[in-house]
Amino acid sequence: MSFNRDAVRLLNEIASMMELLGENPFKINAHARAARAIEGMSQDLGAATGDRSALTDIEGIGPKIADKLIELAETGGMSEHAALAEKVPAGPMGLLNIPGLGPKTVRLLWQERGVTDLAGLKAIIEDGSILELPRMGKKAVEKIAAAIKFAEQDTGRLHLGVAMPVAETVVEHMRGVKGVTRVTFAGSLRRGKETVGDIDILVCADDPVAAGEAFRTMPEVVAVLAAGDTKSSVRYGLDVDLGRWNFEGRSGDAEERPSVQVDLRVVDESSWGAALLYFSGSKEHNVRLRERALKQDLTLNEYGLFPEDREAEGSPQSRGVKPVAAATEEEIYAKLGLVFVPPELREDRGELALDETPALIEVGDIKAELHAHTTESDGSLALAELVAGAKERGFHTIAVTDHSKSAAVAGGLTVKRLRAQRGAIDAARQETKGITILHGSEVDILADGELDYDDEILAWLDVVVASPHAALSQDPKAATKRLLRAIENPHVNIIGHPTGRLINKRPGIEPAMDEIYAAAKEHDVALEINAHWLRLDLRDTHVRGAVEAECLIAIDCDVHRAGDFDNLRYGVLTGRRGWLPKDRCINTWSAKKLQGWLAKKHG
DNA sequence: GCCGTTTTCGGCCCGACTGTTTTCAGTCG
Repeated sequence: MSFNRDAVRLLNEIASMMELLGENPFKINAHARAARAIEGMSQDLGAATGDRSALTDIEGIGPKIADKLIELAETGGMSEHAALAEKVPAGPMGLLNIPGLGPKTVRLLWQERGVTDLAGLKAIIEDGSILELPRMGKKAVEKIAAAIKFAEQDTGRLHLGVAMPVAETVVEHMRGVKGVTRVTFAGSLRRGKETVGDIDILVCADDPVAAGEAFRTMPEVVAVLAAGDTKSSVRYGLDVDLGRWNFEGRSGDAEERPSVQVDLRVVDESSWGAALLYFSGSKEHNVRLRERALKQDLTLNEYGLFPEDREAEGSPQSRGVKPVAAATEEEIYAKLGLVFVPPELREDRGELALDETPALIEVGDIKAELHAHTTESDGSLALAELVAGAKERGFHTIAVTDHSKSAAVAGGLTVKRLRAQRGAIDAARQETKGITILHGSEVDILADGELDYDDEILAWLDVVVASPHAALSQDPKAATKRLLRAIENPHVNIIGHPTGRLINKRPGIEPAMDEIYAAAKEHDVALEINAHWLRLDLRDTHVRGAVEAECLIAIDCDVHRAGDFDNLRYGVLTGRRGWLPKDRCINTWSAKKLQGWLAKKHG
């Protein structure tokens, strides 16, 4: 998939460089849109560059960009990118990442004052010469200075599992505010994206001004960025617990505390659906909806779906025009002649072509946890505690899968200890009724694809989760061979966190996923969505590819601590983003069906 | 640069907020 990644990067950079050069915005957008189209694809586009029409068949890719992709495949680069890079230094491009600095401002700084990097920008703020530029007043400069400070903290996009509890806390807070009748979170969080840039909160309130005030004075607010009548933005201080990956080393200093932007919009009850639709995004999905509306002589905004009147001045809601639909998302989709699209699918990846709303997996469908650790390896739960936790959640099956012997730092079990563990599990089976306890292992897939126990042991276990842990920077060919060999082992049931990536921390291996999907289907192996919010591996686009390739999927919490069971929803969201139906996920099967499936590989 | 059950040329989504402005440009989502 490295071709896709390179193509996305180059096209996005072309778009940014054109922006700084002040070129046609539509041309810029076309490149950015093509990049997004490729980003959402589950298959490797490099293989399609031999067939130009296959490229231009992709929506958003026309003849010119197709040629650039072919050039990339043949030469490893794009000449247009190189030509632009001659004109635009890397420095100003980096400045675009600072919130509040857009292309116009960066261009001004660069062309008028020769500012090409953060240091140069700080220097002209320091000596006050930035104030000589047009539209640069004291306040504007203060905002830029604050934005630089934030950029230097580099909190980046926030993990889903960090943002969700914050959003729920804010929603709870707003629910308690007098006059507030409805509250929810929207944005990429509602769509279940693996990381979010900010948190969007939507409320209905009898007194919008008071609601805004209550929002901006929450105790966790460290800065107020905007305070309008219907819209407020704040930075909200975070207490991040990264659990067993707590290598951030952040101190508790309140000033330097990591924070996230939270936006509040106050809307009228009558336009709730339009606002929810609008603020849930994605931006690309919304653009598609508006284009579709225009074709039907309608216009869509956050207040509703209105009859279009090209002659009239001003927005329809300000003229008192009655909307065709506004109160619910469902009626807006219906009036546009579309089926309801679940939020997780709203990414402009073909969801508007659906002719019925797909039945996607839900948290309540999950009946088994098939990947869990105890104090025998690196878990913090004793066997009895793990079993109790699974039972509490209404699961019919819990699999104990401690690490295998090569995972030394994680307390991996020698064969001797693994055999001894069976005794403890048998005892637990005697003591606990109402749940099936499986004895399995999370077996290391070694760098060459060999498994960490021999076949006799693997066959003796009830379930085998095979996962890559070390050698995660090996090249894609070796990584592909490695996973294929594990999939072909006759006793492997699940490939755990197949790429080993940690979101925003390390990329993991990049095997040829199409080959992995095909082999997994052939050998009746499920590919795991590891539900921990730092992993979410398979990622959403991989799930989509695996579902299309008719693979089985497992959603597991990879339980190490009691709270890890609660990560299940993030795994399910990721599955939904991959268009995963319930019956393709082995964790939703009945105990009987699941046991029958496992027994095929474990005599 | 892409796209087309009105179009192969002429369009390309819409509104809030801010700051610097005397009516609007820039940014964001």
